[in-house]
Amino acid sequence: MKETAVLERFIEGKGLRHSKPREQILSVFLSIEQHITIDELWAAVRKKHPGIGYATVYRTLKLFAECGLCSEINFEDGTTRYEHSYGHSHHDHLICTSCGKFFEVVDSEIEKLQERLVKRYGFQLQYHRMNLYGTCRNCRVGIDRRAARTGVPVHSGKGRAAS
Amino acid sequence: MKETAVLERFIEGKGLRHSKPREQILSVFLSIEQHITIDELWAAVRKKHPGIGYATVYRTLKLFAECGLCSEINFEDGTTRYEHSYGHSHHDHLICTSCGKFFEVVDSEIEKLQERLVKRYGFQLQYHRMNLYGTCRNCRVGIDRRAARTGVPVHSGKGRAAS
DNA sequence: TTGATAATGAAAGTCATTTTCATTAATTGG
DNA sequence: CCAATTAATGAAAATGACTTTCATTATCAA
Repeated sequence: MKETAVLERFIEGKGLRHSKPREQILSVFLSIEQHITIDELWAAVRKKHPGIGYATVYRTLKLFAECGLCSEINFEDGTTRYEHSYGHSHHDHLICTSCGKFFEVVDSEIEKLQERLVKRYGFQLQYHRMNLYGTCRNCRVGIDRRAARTGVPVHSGKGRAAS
Repeated sequence: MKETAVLERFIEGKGLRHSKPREQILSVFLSIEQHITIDELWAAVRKKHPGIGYATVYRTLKLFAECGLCSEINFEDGTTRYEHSYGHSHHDHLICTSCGKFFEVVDSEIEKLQERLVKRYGFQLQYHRMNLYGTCRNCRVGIDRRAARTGVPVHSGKGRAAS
């Protein structure tokens, strides 16, 4: 099922209404393969659709999160970011504390051990957040020290990786 | 070395000054073995030392973090918490999304795999955050559904645990 | 087409920090 | 010990990232 269909179905299921702003925001959101903040998305949306307000982007992103089109991530830097989640499998993040580049990673062995760990405490795991902070090779050799998180981050592709 | 000594040494090293509020805040902070918010610590501090302001607690906690006496943790609920870090080994958190109880946990195998994972990307790991969210046994059987995170959380002791 | 009401944009409100600024209090050279 | 220097503090104002309100606009079912 396409993302637009996911949204449609969700909207219908809840007795909500279709709207242009939501379509437009979804389209722009999908076109940006990146962890994005509300402000960044708002800026991108306004380029194509000047009339759309911040609150609408905010509310729409919440809506997307509700229907599984995006999920919130927190890199402990004060602002929440949103990433595509529909059709994207679970992954964790590897973040360079120097230049802000990040990778989406998954290690199935770690995932298994997390389940085991949690069971020991009688918990039933719902989800987890694992962020690994460190310095990337480039930053360690002194290159690329200027790129900021606000620049264009490099990412691994799509949660394929490790193990 | 005692915590107070750590603070003293740090202050001297930076050419800062000793102060009563800082001593008092440290003393109260150390007396509370829990993940605490600024407001909670401020409230506790004021009981013994009414004159101390919020900003001082805020700044002092930042100072503690700088000298390794505490570290910030984020349970994605909007407020930062602070936990003792001096003499406390690294640990991750297992949080019940229903009642807010949490456990401090460590799994050395996971730690090893994290190192391995990061190396694959040419990163040098500095630190990580791993929070596992789920439901505890009590909440699953319907007991204890009322306790809030603001209540007294149960915790495992001190990062001893799992393998 | 139209009434009911969801969606939107602009603006105001929240809330957890952060920072400012006038004072107070450590330090230190004398 | 004393005064000058300046870090530390408390109260209040400022930030910044959301959240919510409210008057309008836009949907949609009848």
